[in-house]
Amino acid sequence: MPPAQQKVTTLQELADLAGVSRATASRALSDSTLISDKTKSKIRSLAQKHNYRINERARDFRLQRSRVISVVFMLDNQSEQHMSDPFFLEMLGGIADSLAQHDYDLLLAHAPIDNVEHLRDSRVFRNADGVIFIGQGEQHERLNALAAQGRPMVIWGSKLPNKQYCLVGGENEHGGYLAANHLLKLGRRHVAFCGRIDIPEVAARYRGYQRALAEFGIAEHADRVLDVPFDMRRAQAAFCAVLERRVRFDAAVCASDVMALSAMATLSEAGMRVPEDIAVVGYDDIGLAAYSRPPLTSVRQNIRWAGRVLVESVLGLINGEQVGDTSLASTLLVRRSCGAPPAPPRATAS
Amino acid sequence: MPPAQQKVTTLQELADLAGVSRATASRALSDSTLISDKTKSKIRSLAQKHNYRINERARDFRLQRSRVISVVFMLDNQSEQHMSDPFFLEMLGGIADSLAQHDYDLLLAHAPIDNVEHLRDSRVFRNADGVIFIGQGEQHERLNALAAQGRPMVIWGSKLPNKQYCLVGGENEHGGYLAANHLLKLGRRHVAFCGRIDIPEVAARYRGYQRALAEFGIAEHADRVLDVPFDMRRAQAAFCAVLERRVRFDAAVCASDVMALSAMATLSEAGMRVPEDIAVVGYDDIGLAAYSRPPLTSVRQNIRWAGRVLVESVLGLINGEQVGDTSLASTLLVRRSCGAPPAPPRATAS
DNA sequence: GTTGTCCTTTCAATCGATTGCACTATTGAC
DNA sequence: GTCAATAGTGCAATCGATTGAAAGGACAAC
Repeated sequence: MPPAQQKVTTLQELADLAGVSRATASRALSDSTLISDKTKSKIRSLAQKHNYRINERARDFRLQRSRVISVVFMLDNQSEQHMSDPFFLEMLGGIADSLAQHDYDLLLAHAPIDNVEHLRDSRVFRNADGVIFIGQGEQHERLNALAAQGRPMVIWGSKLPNKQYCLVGGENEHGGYLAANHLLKLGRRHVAFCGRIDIPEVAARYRGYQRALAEFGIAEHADRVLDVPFDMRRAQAAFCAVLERRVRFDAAVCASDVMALSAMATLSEAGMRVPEDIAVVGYDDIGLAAYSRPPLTSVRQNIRWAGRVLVESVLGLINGEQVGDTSLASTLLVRRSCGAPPAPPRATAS
Repeated sequence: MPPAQQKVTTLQELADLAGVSRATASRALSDSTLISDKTKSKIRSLAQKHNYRINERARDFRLQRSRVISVVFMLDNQSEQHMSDPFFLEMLGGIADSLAQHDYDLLLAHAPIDNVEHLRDSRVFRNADGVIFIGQGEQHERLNALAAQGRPMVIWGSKLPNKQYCLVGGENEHGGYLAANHLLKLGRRHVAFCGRIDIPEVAARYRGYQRALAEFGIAEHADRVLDVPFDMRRAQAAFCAVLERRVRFDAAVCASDVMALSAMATLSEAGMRVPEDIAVVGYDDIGLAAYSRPPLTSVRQNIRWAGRVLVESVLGLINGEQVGDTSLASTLLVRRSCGAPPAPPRATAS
């Protein structure tokens, strides 16, 4: 009558209980055709009854796999970025969800990386079947070297010359173009760009910004290019500086929403009106963008889908498939920070 | 002359190369006193030369440990919270940093958890030496049951009756009190509370809010208590609803900054002025709080330190130590969203 | 020469599973 | 009755390390 809940923890114990060998028990549980139905059901019901759960670590060790994917955030060690951007969280959530669906676990590595080749022998690779890098930092060549060794890895970033690794990224050039073009179409003529050009993704956005300027026959102005990493405080400092130097500008394209929100706050603190005096466009469309005052116009990329693509790409590589690059669409979400008319709220009462 | 870079991947290969047994090689690398200095240095230099790196998975498997800590975000499955709150990110970053310092890895589990006891036999526990839970959800009893089995685990949350597990938390009651008391001292008399009381941490903040009201001799008003999970859209919907129902209120205490920012946007969209008509206080002091318009007053907890305490507590439990609970101080950061005078900016140009 | 002691090193079990191959019944064909 | 084919099960190696116990060699004491 008591449910016989004595702990059966190993396959050997289960096999002993059933009076068979470990091998038979293993095959029965994995539904091998070698085992008779009678034996199978006996072992299965015993496993059920005694609450046996396979030791996945032991199995994975034997099978030389881990069912773990490492996720490495390529933090710029110059900006003390400490993963403070909600963009990361959304990306991480998307990746985690997708991995869970494939019954994989997620190992998080987020220490500042000065040399990705050092990861080669670290747990990031040894304890995982594959690795997803978020951002390229300035490690393009080293990522190439790692990929050349045949490690299953996928990078979220921007296409660079001589790229050897598998890449998933947004349409950064197009996104930068959309942002700048929109401001220009609204009549702005002195559009600033805020972001660190050393970062490949930002560089692509910057090229799009340049292309839009060129289409409108507007010359670039070095004073209006603000070299700022993904960091609220530095964005604030940079905008304070250009205001102080009386650089003339009536709009700004920012490389992230967090920077854009910081910029908006800094500008209005300094007595500017957004968007009347200075219009602002951000990037990523983080959740809070819709709830800023005024609501932030932003270039949206579908981050959760990006997470899914990253996961499926790295799992494909693990399975030995040929995996190509993926480019995800970017679209401009127009809200009032750029002077557009009020848009309907994104969500309504449920 | 070539650096003899042939791959030496296993201890056996290294031992063969040195002409000793696997056991000797293992002991040499771990600096056992059983091994002579001559042998040690021979094996070490060979390991160096052939670039041997120990297989940590195999060692950890043998030693029945993993050097991994699981982090479980107790997402409320009613709110589809999808980890969208920057608070999570900061917490995760703090935990990750601390774990890295102790040479532990971080396994992320963030699927909605309807029954934590199911985790008992899952990889969350099987693949990790210990577990950190962020939030209690409504699983207090089940967490108790897990802890009773002696699993090394620490919970970030709020103290509940009959708690058996090791707890780290903020001074939620005090924080709620600080927020409400501040608004009352500024003369507000119709203070709303926004948050889901079912969540223990929020319940404690709510009790603090009630205490502050009582001290001012103000009766609670059920209409002013908004039952909203940690979710921007729902906060928006809730504030829309109370405005529509013409509930009278001149201030709001919100259970998170994200909700507070959403509330501020919703209120000003509806024609209210913040803080003149309605003052708002948030909770957590996320980075963006300082950059909202007006800057958000918030109750601050030192999240990165919380991460460190969580890590050290769970590692203590793993080492068999007695580990007590920890309570982290909460302080009110006054900014203009509650009608306070302008504060100096948080950061200056570097 | 025998014995005991000490210092090194090796042997072999162990962690908990999977799997190629060998082995034993059972069955059917001749 | 003998033999081959087949189905079902067990043996033992394997993944890559750690570690208690046994063994080997050198040396000193008796």
